[in-house]
Amino acid sequence: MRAKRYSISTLKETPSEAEITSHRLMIRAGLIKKTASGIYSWMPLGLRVLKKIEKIIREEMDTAGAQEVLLPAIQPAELWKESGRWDQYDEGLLLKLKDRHSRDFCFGPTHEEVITDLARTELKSHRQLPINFYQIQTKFRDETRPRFGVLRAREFIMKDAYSFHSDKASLEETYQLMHSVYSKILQRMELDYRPVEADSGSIGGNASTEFHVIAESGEDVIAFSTESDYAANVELAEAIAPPSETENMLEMEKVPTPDAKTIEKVSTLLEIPEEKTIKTLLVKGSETEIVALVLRGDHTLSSVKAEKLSSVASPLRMADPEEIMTALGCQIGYIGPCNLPFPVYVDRSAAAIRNFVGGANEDGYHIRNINWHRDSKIEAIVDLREIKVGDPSPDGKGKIRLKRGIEVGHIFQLGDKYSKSMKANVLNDSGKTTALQMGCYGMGVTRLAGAVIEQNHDESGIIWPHVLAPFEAVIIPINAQKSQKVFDKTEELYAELKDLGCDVILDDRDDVRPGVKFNEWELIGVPHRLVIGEKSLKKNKIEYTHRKKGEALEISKEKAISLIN
RNA sequence: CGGCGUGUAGCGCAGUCUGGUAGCGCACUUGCUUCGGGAGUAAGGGGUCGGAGGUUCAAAUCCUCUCACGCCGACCA
Repeated sequence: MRAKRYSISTLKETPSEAEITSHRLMIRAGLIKKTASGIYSWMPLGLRVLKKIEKIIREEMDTAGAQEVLLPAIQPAELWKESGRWDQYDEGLLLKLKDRHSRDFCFGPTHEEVITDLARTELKSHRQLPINFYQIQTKFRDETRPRFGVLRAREFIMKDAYSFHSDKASLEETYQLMHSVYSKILQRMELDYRPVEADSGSIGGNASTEFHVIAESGEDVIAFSTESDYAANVELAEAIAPPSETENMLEMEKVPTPDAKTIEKVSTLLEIPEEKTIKTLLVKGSETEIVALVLRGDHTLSSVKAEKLSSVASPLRMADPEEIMTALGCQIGYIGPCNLPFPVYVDRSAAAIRNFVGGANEDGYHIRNINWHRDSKIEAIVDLREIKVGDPSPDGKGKIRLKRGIEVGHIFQLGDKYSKSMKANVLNDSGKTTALQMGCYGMGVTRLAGAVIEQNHDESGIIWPHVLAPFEAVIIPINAQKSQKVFDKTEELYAELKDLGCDVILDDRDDVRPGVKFNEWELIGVPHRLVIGEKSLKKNKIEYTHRKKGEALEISKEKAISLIN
């Protein structure tokens, strides 16, 4: 490739929209251009990176025996109504469309319905199983707040795979295989990543693992053990019950606490630690109007854990202040666990304390020395809170610390969730009709491009891993228009590298000064740079610089070629 | 979805308060000089000032509506 005929459009200034490094660099290097909020066009340089990501994914999926298909981007509403997700899928996220006959369609945010439909017509016998189909497809999720460039875009490219099995053991086997395939893919991209126990969210099902690329800018928080391999999304990480307190129960006492509507203020006013207070959260219930969730004052509710309670309405919604006023006659800030007219679910840690402080269900008052059972009924003791730094790891080894990550992959065991609702059955080995067991495995292709940059950059720009760089090497001649020797040597080297199959670009632009070229290629992040100028040619050398190592070496052409290959 | 903010040349911005010829830097075009780290110089091209309506002799500027984009928030009980 010659730069003279190649679209390179870098920016010196950063467009104001770009908040985080990868977004800024992708725009400045001219990899992407924004077309609308959360919708990007990929320029030639950026597309080269995407293709390389896709290539690695394809190779590993194919090696694992998965078969590539291409499913429609636009999907008929009927399938989504059959699975029940037409109305249920996180409100708004699903982009709904109508055709000219005003029939309902959506732009696929994911493809469980389509593939299950395909499976029920294609798969008839257990002898066709297990089978794993994958595709690389453009998806659309109408995020409320797209941000971070390609890391949370509305339109994005994803690799999704769906496996089908006649029993759970076979599903488990493929799930484990995909676990190792994902690890291999991320290793090949030289990423620092962690597999993380996760919530399966609206897709449904049982076991699920997220693959996170570790990055400060990540939107997810991961809880790690200091001692073991344990890692889980904070939303889900189990908070172990502390030992129950044994102090003697004291008399209950109502105390005035004007204007103390937060745990912090109550704790300061009454001179007690926050660990000796509790907060009572009222949320919408599924069977009752309202359900009370009780946490220790210093703890935070995990909305994912709360939604898992069958008596809590999903998605989680807090009760309105008016509703609370009607039910209890007090404001938010004075709610307590005593004599509540709705079921009370208590977090393990909150259940373990004695003689604690809670709201009096009367404005301006709290109660001291509340004790469970004696003063307040408990529907159940459950794990409701988010895990904190320093908590014991749920596997009993070490303590918890937190890191941020970018979710680039997510694998699930869906079981028969879709096959049951959509009647995807096969005949098993004893001739009986059974619902297909299903697994699904997603990986964000466009998101990976951004995640790689988050982990690989410096002040000058992107530092691509060799396998993903838009070009492996760039040749920059100095003053080739004046020096025939430079010109000849450049062409010779270019031809040789091309013959070796190297993905090389020759920067033959004669209207661009060397300094500009250096800066541009560092911004774009090409790993190997070869500079050819009179100075080093006199010594029969050329100048080689590795993007990451930085220092320039004067070496022979042959040596440079061997460094690149 | 709620709060706040911003829309002026491809990009970054000034001008808006106090109405009166639409500007600056980068980028782009042409010439000359330059050519090892985002050159200098001269001349140029490029705008329905997000859109609609209104006030006014006159609107980028004031008023109303609307659209788009961005940031923050959506577990303070």
